[in-house]
Amino acid sequence: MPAQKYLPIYQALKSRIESGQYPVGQLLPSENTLLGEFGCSRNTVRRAIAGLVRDGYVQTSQGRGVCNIYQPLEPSSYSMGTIESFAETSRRTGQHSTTRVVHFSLCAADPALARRTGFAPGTELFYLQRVHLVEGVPRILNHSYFRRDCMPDFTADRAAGSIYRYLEEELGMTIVTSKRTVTVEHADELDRTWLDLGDYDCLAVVSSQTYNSDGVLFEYTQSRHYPGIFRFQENAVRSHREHRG
Amino acid sequence: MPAQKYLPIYQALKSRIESGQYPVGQLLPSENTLLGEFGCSRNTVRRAIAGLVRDGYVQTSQGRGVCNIYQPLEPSSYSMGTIESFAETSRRTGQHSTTRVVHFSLCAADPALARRTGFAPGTELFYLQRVHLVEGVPRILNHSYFRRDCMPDFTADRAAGSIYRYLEEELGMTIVTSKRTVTVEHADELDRTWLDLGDYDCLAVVSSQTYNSDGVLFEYTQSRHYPGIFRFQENAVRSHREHRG
DNA sequence: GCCGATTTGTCCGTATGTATC
DNA sequence: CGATACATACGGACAAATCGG
Repeated sequence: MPAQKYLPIYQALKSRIESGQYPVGQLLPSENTLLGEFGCSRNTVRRAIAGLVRDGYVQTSQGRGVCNIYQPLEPSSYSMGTIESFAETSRRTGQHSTTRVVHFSLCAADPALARRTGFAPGTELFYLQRVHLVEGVPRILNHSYFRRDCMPDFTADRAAGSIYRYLEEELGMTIVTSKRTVTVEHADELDRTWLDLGDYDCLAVVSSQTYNSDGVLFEYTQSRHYPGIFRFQENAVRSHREHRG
Repeated sequence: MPAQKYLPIYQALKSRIESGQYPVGQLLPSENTLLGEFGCSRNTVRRAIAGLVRDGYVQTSQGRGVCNIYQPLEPSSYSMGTIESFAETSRRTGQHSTTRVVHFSLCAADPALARRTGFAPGTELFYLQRVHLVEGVPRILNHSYFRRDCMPDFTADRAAGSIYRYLEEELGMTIVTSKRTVTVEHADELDRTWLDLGDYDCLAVVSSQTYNSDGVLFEYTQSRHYPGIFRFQENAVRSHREHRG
């Protein structure tokens, strides 16, 4: 129980902004004011604010203050800067979701697969295909590869539930970093088999490499999304200094 | 000239990682070692490392150290967490690019446009359509709206060059935050007029709202990309604590 | 299992620089 | 110019996680 001090401050400010307690387009109370209110050091207030900047709630400018730039976003959006499982996203958006495993096998990474996924050639991998249904409609086809040596007693049954829950709660694994790429690709035979694409002939494809706390790449997943409901959000900050690095 | 101390440290570590001086999958020297080498405080080393974490070069774990997870990425990729203009991206990837302005007008935000863009209804806006060509091939169709009152003497001629350069260097405006959404949409008549979509009937669409240092939304741009060369990258970190906020 | 050394995470207080008003 | 506000940097202290003996 670290009982971190900046977290409740971050959450308090966040909910004040969401509830309109701080007017949009105007400045929040200064850091000095806030540290008085929350009874903490200036560093701690600044950490809380840094989180709000990252989330796109506020932006800071030296000499002026911290400006509220909050705008409520589309609720149906997929991942935004955080690592979220499909189940977590569904819970957040309040939609009913199920998962169906349509393929499960064991393979080794040949050179082509290794180059595509980032695993070393020869690595033994579980390969699964899963279909995610939102409100009963098949929307996402996942191709996932997991390192076998990270999850010795993994089975097809477990794949039907939340794999992240299994990894984190049962195996005690900690998931840290995920590198993602979004592209758009033509639908292939498999996509048309499992998804109802309507009049789309393309999909939104999110490829992600996930690392555990040992720094080993243990998962590569390619998520092929029905375009109509796909939405990927991000906040970016312009850092003048680091550009010409 | 602030002569920030953490920046050269960040850059030094970054180039060491890129050049393979630190082995991939292994730990970097500890913070205590690095602060001795660079002659700075622990906080300063930690800021440099935080930048590397954000960029997906390393990940940290308490009690272990800082692990190198660098993998060289596809060079042809579009923006990743930073705000980069089209010209800057082209320069980075070493590709020749040009821009053509195909529409320029002045309008006011009607309710529908206001809802879509985030501007207040009635706001006077410049509306431009620009086609970006990479190596001579039209690849991106941009629909941009700029607040008129932020750039009084803006003209169609200026739009052909780098608008960001004009805003930052000539007007002294500072661009801070950009909120982006990636979606996939059907191609419309205009897309087919200006872009050669080949056998694609969809586009990758990046919608972005950009704020200046006063906290005012001054630009809304919808970039419609030819799918074949579109690539959007991001690094995400799983933050256990902030999930249940 | 325990203990101690190492390493990162959090927090505090202070000082100084720099931009804004 | 002075007052205010955020940005950067330093030093110290303790907590929490990891690892080896």
